[in-house]
Amino acid sequence: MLDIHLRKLRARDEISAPEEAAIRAAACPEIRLPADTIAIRKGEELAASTLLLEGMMCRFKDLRNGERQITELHVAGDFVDLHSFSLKRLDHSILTLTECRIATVPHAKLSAITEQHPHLTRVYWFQTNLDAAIHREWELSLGRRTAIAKLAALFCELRIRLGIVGLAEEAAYSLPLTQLDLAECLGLTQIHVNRTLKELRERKLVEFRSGRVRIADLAGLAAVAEFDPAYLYLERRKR
Amino acid sequence: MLDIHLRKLRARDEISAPEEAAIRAAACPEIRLPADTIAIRKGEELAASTLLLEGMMCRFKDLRNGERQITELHVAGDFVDLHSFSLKRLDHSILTLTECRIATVPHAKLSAITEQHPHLTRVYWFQTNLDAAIHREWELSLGRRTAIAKLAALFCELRIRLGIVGLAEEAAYSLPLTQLDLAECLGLTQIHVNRTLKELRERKLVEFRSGRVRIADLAGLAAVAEFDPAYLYLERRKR
DNA sequence: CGATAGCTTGAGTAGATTCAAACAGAGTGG
DNA sequence: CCACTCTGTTTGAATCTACTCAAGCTATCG
Repeated sequence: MLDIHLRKLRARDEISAPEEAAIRAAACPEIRLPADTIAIRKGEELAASTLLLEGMMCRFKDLRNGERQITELHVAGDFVDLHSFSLKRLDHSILTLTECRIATVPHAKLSAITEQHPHLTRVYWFQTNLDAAIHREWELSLGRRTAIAKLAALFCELRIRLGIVGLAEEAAYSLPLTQLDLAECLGLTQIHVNRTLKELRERKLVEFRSGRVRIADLAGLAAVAEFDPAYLYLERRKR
Repeated sequence: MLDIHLRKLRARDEISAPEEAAIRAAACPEIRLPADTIAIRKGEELAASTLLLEGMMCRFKDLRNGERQITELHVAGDFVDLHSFSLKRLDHSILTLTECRIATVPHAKLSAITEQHPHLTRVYWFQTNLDAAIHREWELSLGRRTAIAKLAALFCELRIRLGIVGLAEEAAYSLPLTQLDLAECLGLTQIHVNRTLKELRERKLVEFRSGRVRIADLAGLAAVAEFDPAYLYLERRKR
């Protein structure tokens, strides 16, 4: 059931039938993980990468006082640690935010894929570069955007990323995060996220309640965020 | 004169003589760029990647009000836009901070290298993943570190990155940036950087004046930063 | 020697935090 | 079924970190 991962790849690249077969053959059977579980611990040696098929996960780093910074959110279809294929161990941990369905892909099989399918190598290299591009946009948010723009930008990003894999409508999607999760993405406190969500609601831009985002004014939201989706590299790529 | 780039690669990987020859053969003659020049403009189609041989450059994104976020600093030896090989256009611009010496490497030649030297493909994929790891550490700084810890962490990071290519002593190195440049790296204002540098000086941790960093108390500085170099993946890698 | 870029310091302000308390909803056990 | 707990949300008040505005200083350069 890697369909959702293939959907993500095919949003930007052509994937041939033999390539699809190679990917499907490489994946181990699915596993379920409960919410709030550390799936991958910082520093441990890894011999497989993890594909997220359902649910949400995040990469995070933390400080000794317990403050946590989420560096990227992962949605269904994402390879949450494709970079571990190259890095062998991670500089951060990976946590489930909801109950998740995952499949692992042994690095040995990824090696074989990259040897036999040079185009897939480029596709996966691109995917890790896409993660880096998302990190950069988050650096812009964390360093320069105001609280309201941070939230607006995140809601815009997730609308597109979830839309790519068919998990968002035009102006609404399910987002099973707490206000604390959002705060840890945006470098804010939960309390300030709460107040800022209230402002977004009152300005009739977007509503976030009980795990659902309803965008009331998409253009207005994008304007507050100064959202430019170029960093998500949505155009289809030549083979 | 790609020696410094090879030094950077060899800090973590073995590069064979034929691989070295392939890299050297791929590079175009050197060019000089004056300080404060946009070397690569966001969004433009790129057909070559740029190697920084001397000087400092940065990747940055900005908002309409002119506020700028530097997302990564580049030192000599870095491929400043290796990711453009895969992305084709960048989501950010690249700026020289000092006068720079660069060499470009056409994407066509990088393609040939990746086809003929699978090990180099892994090396360069790793290098783009290293950039992403630096982005993540900066997200932690931007989102959660205090001003003094942000500066401390940056000084620790650069000490190591410059040291790898022989441009740092044990506790001092040249860093030709203004306080405004630092502010744009750290999500602060120049004025607050100034006050925070003063505090670092008074606490006898580090001194930054006239483009030079002198670390008075490395352990103390690393402690303030909670600096853990794991994200720089310094251990040597198996072939 | 004036112009300019960069650094330094002071005073007042603002955006976000901390601390505190109360409320809502879901799940649990007696 | 209701009391209880736990997690998550909401609001107020006081505080603080970092920002803005303003001004003066220093060094360099043509």
